[in-house]
Amino acid sequence: MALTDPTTRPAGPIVHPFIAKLDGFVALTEEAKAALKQASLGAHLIGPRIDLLREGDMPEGGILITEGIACRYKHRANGARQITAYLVPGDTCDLEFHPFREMDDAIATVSACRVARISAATLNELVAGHPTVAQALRMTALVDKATLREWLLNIGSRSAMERIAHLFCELFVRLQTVGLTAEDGYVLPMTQSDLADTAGLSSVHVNRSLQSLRRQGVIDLKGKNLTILDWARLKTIAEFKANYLHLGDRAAA
Amino acid sequence: MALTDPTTRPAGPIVHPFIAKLDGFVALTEEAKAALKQASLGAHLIGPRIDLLREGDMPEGGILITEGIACRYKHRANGARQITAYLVPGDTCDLEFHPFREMDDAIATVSACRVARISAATLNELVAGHPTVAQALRMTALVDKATLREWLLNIGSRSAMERIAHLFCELFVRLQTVGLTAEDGYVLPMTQSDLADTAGLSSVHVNRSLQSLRRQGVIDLKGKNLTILDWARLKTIAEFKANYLHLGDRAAA
DNA sequence: CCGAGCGATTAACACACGTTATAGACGTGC
DNA sequence: GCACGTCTATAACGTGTGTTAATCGCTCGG
Repeated sequence: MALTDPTTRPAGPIVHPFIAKLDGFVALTEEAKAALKQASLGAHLIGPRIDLLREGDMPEGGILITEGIACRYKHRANGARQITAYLVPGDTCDLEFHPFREMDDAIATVSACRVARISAATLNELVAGHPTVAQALRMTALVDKATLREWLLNIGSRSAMERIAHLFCELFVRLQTVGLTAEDGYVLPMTQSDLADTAGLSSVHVNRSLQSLRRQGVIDLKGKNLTILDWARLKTIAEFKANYLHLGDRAAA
Repeated sequence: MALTDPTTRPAGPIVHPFIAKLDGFVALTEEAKAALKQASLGAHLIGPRIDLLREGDMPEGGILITEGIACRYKHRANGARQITAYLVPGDTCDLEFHPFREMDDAIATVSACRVARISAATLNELVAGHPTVAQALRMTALVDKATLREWLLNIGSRSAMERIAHLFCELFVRLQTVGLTAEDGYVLPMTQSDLADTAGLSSVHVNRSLQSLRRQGVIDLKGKNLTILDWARLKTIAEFKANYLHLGDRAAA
C-alpha cells in the first residue's frame, strides 16, 4: 500500500513540485497554496542550454523551475566553468530576493525547462501575507547552503569516482521527492563535460570514473538514462548521507 | 581625509561589527541598532579550537562572533575535514533560524573568540519588530551563499597557489570592512593544516605553495602575521573579484 | 543520403599534488 | 631547564588526475 500511495511515493511527476516542497518543510495553509499556485502560473518553455540570468544582471524578481533541470555556474577568465548547483523541478533561485543586487553568477537550462518568473511584487505579497511561506522559503535557503557545503566537501576531499557517485546519489534523492525517478534510476541530462565542470574534474577523467562505476556493476548509463544497479554500493562509495537535504521523513529509503 | 576618516576606513576594530555589517547592507533605524546591541550583549570569551556546535546538535538560537575567527566544517568517516567557511567578527550562523533543524555541520573557534548566543525568541522579536533587520539578515544569507559558490569555484578549478592566494584576498577584504587589518596585512590564526582543509589540499602542498608565494615576493608570513607585499599581484594570481561579497561602496580599493 | 558537429571513448604522456618520513623551531607546562 | 606537543619545513617517492589527440557513433540539417 505505502509503495503505491501517491502521496508518499508519487508514480509520476507531481503537478506542483514547488508547493509540495515548501509544504514538506512547513505545513502550508490552503490560502498559501492557492497563492503559490497563482504565482507560478505563466511558466514558459525554454530550450536546453539557454542562459536564464547572466553574471552582472539585476533580476527583477526570482525564478522557479517547474520542469527540466537547470544549473548555476560561474566562469573564469580562462574559460573554465564551475557548476555550483543543479535546479530540479520545485527549485528556485533568488527568491530570498534583495533589491539592487547584481548577479555574481549565472543560471542556465541544462535540459529544456519550464520556467516561471516571480516578480518582486508578488514575492513580497507572498511573504508578507503568508508567514508559513516565508518560513518555508527560509528553509529552502538553509538547504541550499547546506548543499553547497556538502559539494565543497565533495570536491575538496573525495576522489573522482566518489564525487560522481555522490552527485548521482544526491540527484536520485532530490528527484525522488518530486516523483521524477523510476524505481532504480532517472534521466540525467548533463553531458560528461557538465559533470566535469560540476565535480572539478576533466571530462576525460569523468569518463574514466564512469567506466569504473560501470565495470563494478554499480550503475548503467546509456545515453541520458542512468540506472542504479546497486544503490547500497553507490551510497557506500559516495559516503552519502541525505541529512543535509533536511527532508525529514520524506527522505528516500 | 578619506583615508583617515574612521567611518570609511576604521583605524582599529569597530565596536559592533555585526551592526555595522547589517547597516551596510540596509540602512537600519536607530531602534533597530539599539535592539541589535541589546541582543548581542553577554558575549562569552571562548578559547581557541573549541567546538561551538557539533553535527547533530539542535541549536536553540544562533551564534554571533564579535571577536576572533571561527570556522564551519564537516568531517568524513576517514577523519578528513573540510572547512566550508570562516566566520570573522560580525558574522553569524543559523540566524536564518528554523525550529527543529539538526546541524549537518559543525562550528568551532580557530583563534580565541568572543561569542554571543542569540536565542530564537529574541531573534523572532528582532525580525518581526524591525523589517530593516529582517532584510539585512536575508542579505547576509545571500552573501554567505555567494561565498560558498566562490569557494566551490576556487577549489574546483584553481591551482593550489591560486586557491591560497584567493583565500588571502577574501580574508583581507572581509577583515578590512570590520577594521581588523593593518595597511598591508592582518593576523592569520589558521595553521597550514587548517588552510589545507580549507583549500582541499594536503598540508605539505600548502607549505610548498606558501613558499612559492614568498619566493615571488607576494606575501610574507611569519608566525600568524600575514603581510601582503604585492596586493595587485596577489589579486592577479587569485583572479580575485570582490563582487560576490556584495559590499557595494565598502569594497576595498 | 551526406556532411557537420557534438558527445563519448580510449591511448599515451606529463605533472601537480598526495603520502610518508624526518628534523627543526617554537611555545608551554611542570 | 627540561620534556613535550604542535607547527613548520624539506626531501623522496608514488599516483591520481590533467592534457592532447585521435577515433567512433549519433543526430540533425540540408
